[in-house]
Amino acid sequence: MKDGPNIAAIAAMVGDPARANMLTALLNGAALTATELALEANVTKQTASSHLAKLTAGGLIAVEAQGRHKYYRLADADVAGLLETLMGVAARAKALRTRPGPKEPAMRHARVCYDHLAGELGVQLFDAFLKNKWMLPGPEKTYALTKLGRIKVQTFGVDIDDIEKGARPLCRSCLDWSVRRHHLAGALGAAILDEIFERKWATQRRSSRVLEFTNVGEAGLKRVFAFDAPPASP
Amino acid sequence: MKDGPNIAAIAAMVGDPARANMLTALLNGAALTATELALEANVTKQTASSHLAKLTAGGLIAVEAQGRHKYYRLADADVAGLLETLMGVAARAKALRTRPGPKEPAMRHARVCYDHLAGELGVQLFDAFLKNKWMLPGPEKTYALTKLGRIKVQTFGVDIDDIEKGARPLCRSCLDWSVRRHHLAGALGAAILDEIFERKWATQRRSSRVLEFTNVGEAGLKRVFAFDAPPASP
DNA sequence: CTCATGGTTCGACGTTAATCGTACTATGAA
DNA sequence: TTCATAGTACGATTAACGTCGAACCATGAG
Repeated sequence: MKDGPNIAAIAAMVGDPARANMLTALLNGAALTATELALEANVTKQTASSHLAKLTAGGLIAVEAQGRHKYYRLADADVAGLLETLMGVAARAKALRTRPGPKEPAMRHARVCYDHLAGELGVQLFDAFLKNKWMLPGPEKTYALTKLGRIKVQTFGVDIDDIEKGARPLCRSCLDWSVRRHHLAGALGAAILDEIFERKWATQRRSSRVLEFTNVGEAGLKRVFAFDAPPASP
Repeated sequence: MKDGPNIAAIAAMVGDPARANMLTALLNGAALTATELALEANVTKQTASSHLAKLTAGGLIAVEAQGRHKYYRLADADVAGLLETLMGVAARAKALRTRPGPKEPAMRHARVCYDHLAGELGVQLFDAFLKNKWMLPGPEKTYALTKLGRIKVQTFGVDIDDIEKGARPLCRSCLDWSVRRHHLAGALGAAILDEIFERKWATQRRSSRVLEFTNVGEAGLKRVFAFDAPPASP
């Protein structure tokens, strides 16, 4: 019974609706203050404070004090991955009870996962990178950027030399709970989403993970990364 | 707050210690009866019955009646993956509280994950398949078996044509919570473990996930799959 | 300094849910 | 048929925990 780490403890953390709401709210990657999280979970500040204390003690979230604010964020990408995995199981396991709400289509089309693009567009972006041989599979869930890929993202506006310095893997796959396929994560995935915001191709719906792409934005993304192109044949 | 599938519900399922124990017990892939699971969780039959009803209703486990027994097993490989992911997070998040027990080293070295080999040996096996180009990365977490790989596993004793008929993906990666790298899952991973048992290279420690390899068994595994070979260069 | 605001602590309330004892049904063996 | 065993149903008890009101610290603005 005590064979491994006690998964019950951390599962119980996510098991409370209020805390689950907070965690999913943090999935967009942005750090939020305690009151913002309280609003997100529909509880008062007091209860939110208690929940946040437990989550930090449990190692699921990290906190950074700035002035009189406290910014909370997910502890690391692993926790984000856990949440997405949970969504994957929940989406299928309780499919009977969870009928797709009105916002669901937009959610499936494009949303933020932690700090990168997810949903149909995210999956198509990931496929495009593979199809055009801009990256090649590596160990674990990582991928190696090819020379072609390097040029591609540089011309798109990503300062690849800069983000490459960090310890975070450049290209990484992340399972998409809605489409149940992989999308592009890692430092590059984050940088591309940054550039999308920079170009005002999309905006994030308030206190939601839904991404609202403009017409030119979506068309631009598909054009730049050649979503509909046939496989490269070098 | 109601943006996606309700992850809180299923997280809460795993959040109860008794249920978590049952689920981890089922991780070895074998189907267990209700009383066995009750023992595993240190509860009476009555409570176990209640828990099992909830887990089946939640879609986490599946049940099959055989005579006056009811055999429970994990609903699918996704649930197994979720549990391993949970262990991965728990192992690091609560590293301070979970000091490695005496059984831990054996657990890290070789154990059963659902129905395939995990631990250090499992990771080395996975690496060997990649290094020797026996399989190549495919979509999602799947991998495609190459011709070389096909011959290799056939000579090892796996009836590849037979297991290929099933809907289950042949090669799949599964995150290892102890080593924090990938090991080989999927139908092939299960078949290889079967063959290992068949050859009596290893036995499963009673009511545990630990695999006890014999000396010849471990040596044989490393020899057959060329754990220490340099990368293939065709 | 004074005041407003973000966040925490404490205590009490109420709901939930895990647990088990007892009683019951169903399957299989003798 | 009779008995033993696997599993379930129901009800009562108990413990845990989420929740909020009120009071309390800390930071920053005027």
